[in-house]
Amino acid sequence: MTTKQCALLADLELRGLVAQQTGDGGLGGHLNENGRSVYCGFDPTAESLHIGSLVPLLALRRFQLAGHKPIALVGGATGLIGDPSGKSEERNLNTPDIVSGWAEKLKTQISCFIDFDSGDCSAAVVNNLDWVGGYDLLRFLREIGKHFAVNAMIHKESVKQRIEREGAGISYTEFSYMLLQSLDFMELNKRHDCTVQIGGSDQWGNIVEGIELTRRRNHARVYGMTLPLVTKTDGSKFGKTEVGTVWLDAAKTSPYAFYQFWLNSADADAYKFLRYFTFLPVTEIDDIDRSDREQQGRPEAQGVLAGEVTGLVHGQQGLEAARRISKAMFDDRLTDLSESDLEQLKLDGLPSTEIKRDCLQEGALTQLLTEAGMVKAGREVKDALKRNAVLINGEPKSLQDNMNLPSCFDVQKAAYQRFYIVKLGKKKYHLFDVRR
RNA sequence: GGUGGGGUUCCCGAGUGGCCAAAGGGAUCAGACUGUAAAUCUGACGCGAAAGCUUCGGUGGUUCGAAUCCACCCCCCACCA
Repeated sequence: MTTKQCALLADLELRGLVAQQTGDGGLGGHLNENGRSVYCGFDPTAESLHIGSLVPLLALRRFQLAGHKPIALVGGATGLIGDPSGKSEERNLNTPDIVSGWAEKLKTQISCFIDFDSGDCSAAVVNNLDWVGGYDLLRFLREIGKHFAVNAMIHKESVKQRIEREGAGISYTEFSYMLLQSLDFMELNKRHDCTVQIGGSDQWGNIVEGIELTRRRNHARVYGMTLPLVTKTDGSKFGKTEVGTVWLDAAKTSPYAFYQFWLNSADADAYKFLRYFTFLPVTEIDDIDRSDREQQGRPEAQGVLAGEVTGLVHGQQGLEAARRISKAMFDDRLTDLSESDLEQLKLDGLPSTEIKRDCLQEGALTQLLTEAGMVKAGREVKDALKRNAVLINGEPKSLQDNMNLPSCFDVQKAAYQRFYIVKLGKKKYHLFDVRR
């Protein structure tokens, strides 16, 4: 087994990060030589990546730490087409200017995770529009298309599912996606001597085709590996919360919300996530697992996980902000906070609203909290009020208070004449800063 | 192009003239229990503080009354060509 000789691959396997790899264990041997170029693609389908992309992103870094050169590819071209892999139906095309805008944002975001000043292992970020954009249709069909057998393509999982699924289908455009991604591998092989492609397990078909194309056109032997799809034990979809997707962009998901997301991981998932999403040695993770199981009560894993991942994504400062808020809200008595503490929480990203005192003369609490974004509909506030689950500066409110904002936001009850912390349910906090 | 089957509230899916804001399940929110877990139990679940308002592919029509009946249109699926 050549795999055993490769420390990097062994570690990835221990972490459960190897879903598939190209046959006969050749990858391990290949990686034993330092300075290989490894690439992973990220399509601009939104203005930010979300935590689903974190596994491949961190994997690139793992390769770099092991002495290889990571290449992050931003799919300025492929993003214009749409990858059918893992999608149950055809997607709408985004306009070229939107895609290129997103591509730029992804470039900056991705750049935070890999090191660009690391000698031979220095990272690179490329955009496939740079080479795909130059192809004309006939040349593409003659030079690239000729190497793909439709017979084989329709048996690829990504395509097969779409063809077999009732009410779906797949357009010629998305069907062509695989060719573009294969072209990417071939080009990167030519331009950067890239010999390894990694990606999510739904990318397996695309990766394999890329290897084939590179072999045929470049006469080069290249390798592929996929990372597992992140799943949760309870079967619900990973990376979503009641509020929606967990983004890597601090402007879309605050470090506090991000930290809370990881902190709320189920016990059954936490140790796996530690292996997937942190750089802690596996032995250390096993120690945490063991000691958590020996102790009664609250495990340590989620706290470590939240700390590590938030630190990776949002840096030390972001992590500290997230911890400050979490500590203030969940540990300390809120009344102990000083005025500047409250100011700081606002800056740290605790959800907050500034409002004029005049606006609190009349209206409904339901409406106010809905507009502040604490709930989706006033109904939820009403429900919470019925169960005494709405606290304003620690004081429970009832349904009778709903239409009485002046009493809810009594000047006497304000912290430092201006702050109110509204708690709805066990976990939702919102700071109201009331001005004259 | 022909024939048959469909489009229901976030999703799946019942409902074939009034008792329907519409069964059931999932998701979601809140409560209890806990550890800011899981599992379980309870409540909520179109919008609205309320009065009330707006839904069942679209548009018209029949009727005291329609998601349910009629006409036309749009879209989807299956089989045939």
